[in-house]
Amino acid sequence: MPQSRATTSDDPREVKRSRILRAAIEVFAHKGYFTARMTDIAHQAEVADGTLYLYFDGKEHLLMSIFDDVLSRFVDQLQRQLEGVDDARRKLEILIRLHLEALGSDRSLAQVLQIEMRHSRRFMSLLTRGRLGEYLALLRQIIEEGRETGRLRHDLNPVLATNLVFGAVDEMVNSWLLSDEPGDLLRHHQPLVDLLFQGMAPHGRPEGGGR
Amino acid sequence: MPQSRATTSDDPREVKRSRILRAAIEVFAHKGYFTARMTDIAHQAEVADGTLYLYFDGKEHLLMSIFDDVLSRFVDQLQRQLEGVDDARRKLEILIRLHLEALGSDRSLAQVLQIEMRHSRRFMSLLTRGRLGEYLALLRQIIEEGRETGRLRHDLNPVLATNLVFGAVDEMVNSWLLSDEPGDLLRHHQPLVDLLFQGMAPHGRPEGGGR
Amino acid sequence: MPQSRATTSDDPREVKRSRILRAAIEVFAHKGYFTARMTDIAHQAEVADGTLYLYFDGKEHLLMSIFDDVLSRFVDQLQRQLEGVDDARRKLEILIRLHLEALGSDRSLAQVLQIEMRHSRRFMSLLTRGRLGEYLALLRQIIEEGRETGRLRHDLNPVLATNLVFGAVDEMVNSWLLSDEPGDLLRHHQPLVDLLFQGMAPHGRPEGGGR
Amino acid sequence: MPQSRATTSDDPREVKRSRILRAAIEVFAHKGYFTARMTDIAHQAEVADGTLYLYFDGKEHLLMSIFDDVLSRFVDQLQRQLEGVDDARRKLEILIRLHLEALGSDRSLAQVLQIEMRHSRRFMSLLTRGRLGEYLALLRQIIEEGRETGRLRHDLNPVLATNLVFGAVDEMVNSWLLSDEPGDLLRHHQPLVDLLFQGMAPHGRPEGGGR
DNA sequence: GATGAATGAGTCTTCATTCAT
DNA sequence: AATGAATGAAGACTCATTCAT
Repeated sequence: MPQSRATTSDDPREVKRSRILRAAIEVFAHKGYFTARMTDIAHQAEVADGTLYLYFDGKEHLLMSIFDDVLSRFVDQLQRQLEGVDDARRKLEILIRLHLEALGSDRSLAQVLQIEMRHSRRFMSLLTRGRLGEYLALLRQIIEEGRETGRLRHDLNPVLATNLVFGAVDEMVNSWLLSDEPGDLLRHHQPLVDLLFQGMAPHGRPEGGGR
Repeated sequence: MPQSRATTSDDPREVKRSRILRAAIEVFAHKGYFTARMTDIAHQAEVADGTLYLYFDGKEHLLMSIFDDVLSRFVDQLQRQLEGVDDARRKLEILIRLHLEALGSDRSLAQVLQIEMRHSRRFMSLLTRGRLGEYLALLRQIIEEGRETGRLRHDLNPVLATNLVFGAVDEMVNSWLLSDEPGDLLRHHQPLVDLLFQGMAPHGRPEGGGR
Repeated sequence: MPQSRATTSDDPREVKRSRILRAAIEVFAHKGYFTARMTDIAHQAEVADGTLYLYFDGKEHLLMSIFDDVLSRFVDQLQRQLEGVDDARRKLEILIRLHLEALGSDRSLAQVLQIEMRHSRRFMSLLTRGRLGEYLALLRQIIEEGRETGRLRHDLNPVLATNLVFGAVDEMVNSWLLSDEPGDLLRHHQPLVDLLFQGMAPHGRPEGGGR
Repeated sequence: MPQSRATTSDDPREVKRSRILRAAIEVFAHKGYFTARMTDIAHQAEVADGTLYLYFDGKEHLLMSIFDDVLSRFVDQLQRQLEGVDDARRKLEILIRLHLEALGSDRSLAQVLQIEMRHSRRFMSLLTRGRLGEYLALLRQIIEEGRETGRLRHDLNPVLATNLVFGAVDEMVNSWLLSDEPGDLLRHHQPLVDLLFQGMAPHGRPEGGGR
């Protein structure tokens, strides 16, 4: 239950920081990063405009902090859940499930991470070398491990496969965000996993004519 | 076919329009949509600021026009290349190749389409129901056709598979954009196709334990 | 019929000049001087934007020219109608009638002269010392003459009386412009003349207690 | 009565609002509404540009507010001065005096009200049906009352007379504004009142030949 | 003479950030 | 620590005017 611990700190400073961060998520999700105004966030957090600057260095820092906080918690949680699991395939299932769960349970957060976070090359560069990098590294590590233990195809290109997995999950979240009838993001978990492992070719015909 | 000659049109008005659009792509790619200034675009296009407004209604319209122009051309080209091809798997290969080619040959354009275009829910909503919708519909149609003709697994969920394919390709482009040593985006074509069709599971063991 | 002569000149240059001036009157009346765009006027006159500058020095000159043309014609006409008239009171009636007629028959022109012409102190200063000055001088001259010949009160302050007459007529035009059911401006002629001459006090009681 | 103390209010917000409004009057009077820049007004009020927008919605709202504030105060004051006065003629004298006083004591304000306010048909329409309408209604009411009590000619057309009075006063203000040697606007009060009541015809000869 | 595409100076307005209270 | 009024830099857009054709 680290999730709840993090948010429920009694430190009053921490409480207000969280409140502001939450407000920022809602407002960024709703209006988009550039269109959102600091005053909107202050309003949503029920603090004065100036107060934002007592907790964060500015608008950009606010966005970064969202990402950092969320991803830290996510990677922590992921690592805890993977502890003691040996099978690479099983690990992938857990990773995908957690990914879908984390975003599926917080649409505003998903919106910010999927959309608002990606306009600035600068952001993305910073991020790739940061928390997100950790996540992707973890994913690739699992894939390599799976390849070595024979749970995954031996001729798999790890970089490619990492992209395939991350891209597929990511896109799933995206299309869920854009759809009007959201439904439960998790319902796609099993089918997605199956698809990733079995490929799209019919059973028993693992090949066809490449170009 | 004036459409296909759009870029090569001699119509001086069309020439200048293209020049401005190209400038917008470069500037948006480089600075991001919100950070880009109209005067930057004008400068890049070597026209006066006011001239932009003789060809486009404003900054937003400029962004939309990039998307519209590019995707129109893309869908046209795709349909032409698919003519006479019967095999669904072959069709998917063509689609993926063209997608990678189109963006791989124009990094700035890719940047705009992948990143800048996705910040505004409003944009995306408009787009999904527009040209992009056409593209995704075409993709799904191919998948359904493949399922019926037995070239793809029969138990494939078309929506899911559409997302898988699009998501994987999309992510490939994204990670290519973010990498420092770009290389040729097309080099991923064949491996990606193989992966999509064969899945990640080792040959002959199309399954294992679901959750 | 100098009126018709002026407008019906065969000189093709003069014809186009008049067309542009007329267009300017319509557009200024409709949108206001500052809000009107040169391109609107060109459009209304069915000429190219640049053509305006072949006939007038610019937007401001266009406005001045309207005034000048119209007032020249007006003063000419007035002087012709006054020729041979001896009675000052009769002269005033003619002046007022012509004033009401000229504007009552051309609402757009009235709008421009009454409203658009008066925002800029610079305009008004220029004008007062120009054609409008001639008109007001003529009016005062009539009043002075009337005072000397005993047709008007001997203790009349000519400046004041000039203002009273001009102001009353001017205001009549203004309120006619603002009213929704215009009707005929001339219908006020006789009552206004009566009022000016008889004052508002009841007959036979030329008055008593000032402040 | 906070209203009447509006200008003298200690409320710091009200103080600044007044300062800005005053600045707007000066600048509009000096440069004209369209030519005036917001930055001029801010400068004159000794506040930052952005501050204007904390008190007013924009340039247009600033102009409207001038009119509204001034006319509200004027009509209030007028009604207070008319209390207890019975004679219609006396009432007219008071009204005219107050009108001349209000504008005669504030040349910039007069300039704005007489000139700047009248360019836009839209403004005038709004205004006529607003505060100005109240004023004109009051004037007409006095005239009708005077007619009924025999203080004014019985055959007087109230609409016409209202226009005559308002137009004469209005024009007086206008010509005072345009003259280079202003002098005191109030010096015209008594002569104007006399003229209005006695008409311009010589004593005892209330008539002549209408056309 | 006529055209109308191109120019670019000019201005209103927004909003992240500061700082006196 | 918290406030929120004030700041002023920044930028999209308009439109009178010019000039190559």
